Amino acid sequence: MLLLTVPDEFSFSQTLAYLSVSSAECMYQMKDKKLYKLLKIDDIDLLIEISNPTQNVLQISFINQPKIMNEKIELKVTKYIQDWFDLDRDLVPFYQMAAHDPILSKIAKQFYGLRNIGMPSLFEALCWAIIGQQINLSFAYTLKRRFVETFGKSITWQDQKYWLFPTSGQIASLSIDDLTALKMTKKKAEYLIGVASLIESTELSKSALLDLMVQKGEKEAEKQLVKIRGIGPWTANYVMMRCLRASSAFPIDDVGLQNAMKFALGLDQKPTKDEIKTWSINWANWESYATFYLWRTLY
DNA sequence: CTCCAGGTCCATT
DNA sequence: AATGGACATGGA
Repeated sequence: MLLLTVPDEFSFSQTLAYLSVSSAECMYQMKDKKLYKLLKIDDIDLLIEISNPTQNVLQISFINQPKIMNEKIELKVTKYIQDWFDLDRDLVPFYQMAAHDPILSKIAKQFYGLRNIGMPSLFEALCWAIIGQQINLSFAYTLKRRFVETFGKSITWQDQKYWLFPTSGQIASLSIDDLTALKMTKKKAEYLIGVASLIESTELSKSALLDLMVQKGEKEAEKQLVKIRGIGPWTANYVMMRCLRASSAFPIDDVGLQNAMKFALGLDQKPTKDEIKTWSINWANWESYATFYLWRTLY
């Protein structure tokens, strides 16, 4: 068992509410206000249970391997949770900005304590973004589930299956037909295998992208990502938001963002790109949080 | 039946 | 540089 102190501006109930929206999600389970997820740490399959026993504390229990814990594993699990829930970020400036923003003021209060729930694995984030390109979300979840259940690995604990996302090595070795069999487009199949191969060859890595962001800024990381076939501006910014934690990542082409702004502003039609740029001027350096909160209003 | 989904690539102007 | 079609499927 492991206890993790969390900031005041964090709400576990908001986190659970967000995570339960995607009912078709296959990478975690929820029961009795506890969250369950299978992690692979140092080649060990660890099923963790996350609960919120008291204010400002998360409790992490190791369910399937209670005896294997050691400090090294504990530290890695802690890092994972901090990354997943974006716990290291100071949200005070975001809420200060949002309080004066015509679009964000209401939803910042409504979802107070919600953090940008991430995808610590670069490969998983890229796959999820590519799978979700141009199709409705429910179909995207269907495709993701097929992808995971066909090529991923699982353990069973008390009659419930817990999945690990397929590795880049597994996907890099597939043929196009293996993936089109799941009913995704041929191009998506090519993109997924291509990205998997780049990660396998270490030409593409999360650490290198994070370094690039520190050294040369977030725009440079976006440029690198967009060079890759299958990654356009939307996918690059989506992955920078959910995985690289780039505060100014802004998937401005996103139809969900457009719809959320349409509803928030009571418009008759979706705002244009230029209108979105104008409305988002105040969000500078918090675009990713603004987007995340706006998406949250859609369901 | 038609239109649109958490877009991107590619061919054509 | 800008524009339009193709793409797989499913829900409204």
